[in-house]
Amino acid sequence: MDFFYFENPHPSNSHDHHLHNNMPPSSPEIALSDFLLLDDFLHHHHHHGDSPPSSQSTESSEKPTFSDTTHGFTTGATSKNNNNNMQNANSGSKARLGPRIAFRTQSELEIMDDGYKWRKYGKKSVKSSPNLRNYYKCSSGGCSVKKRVERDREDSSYVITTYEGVHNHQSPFTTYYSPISFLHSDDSTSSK
DNA sequence: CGATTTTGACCCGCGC
DNA sequence: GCGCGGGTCAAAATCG
Repeated sequence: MDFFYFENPHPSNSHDHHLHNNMPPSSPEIALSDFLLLDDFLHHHHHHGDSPPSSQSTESSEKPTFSDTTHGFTTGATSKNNNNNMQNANSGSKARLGPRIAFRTQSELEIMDDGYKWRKYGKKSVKSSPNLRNYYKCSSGGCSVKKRVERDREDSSYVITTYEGVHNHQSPFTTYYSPISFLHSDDSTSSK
């Protein structure tokens, strides 16, 4: 297997069961249980002096040296030829978009908002699992990050979300502020 | 009316 | 080459 497995005890998982109606998630109080990293993007690295995963824990800090030059996704173009164009992986190989990170979360809703806009483009049932697997793609143009959401085949109360690739833009909800902004207090509603 | 979901068809790699 | 399993497309439907 090429994936590392991290276990996050997540000490403060004493969340109540107060079921929140499907209200827009602003800060999902989910108990993140596990964190997997399927990284076949650089799996050809030699295991020379393999060091266990650094303590780099956390979502947005993953900044792999991955250049999205493999844009070849033909943004919406060539919608006519459905022959064998497919998402041509340049160099004719099934090159992966980037690192794959899988999260396992205990949640009833599988539509957890991670701050990005996703467009569902597929739904499949995998073998030997009554659960469906949903395929999402980042809605932003030029950003070809994909996301796969399915329920754990053992515990249907768990949701496994697999991200693939790196966003080439900020999350629309990302409110990054600089100290100077406070001084000016100008409207920060300017998205783009 | 545009963006997104739905859903079956299609495509591709792999094993036989 | 064919069937299977998994991933994606794309037209129609739906949503807001």
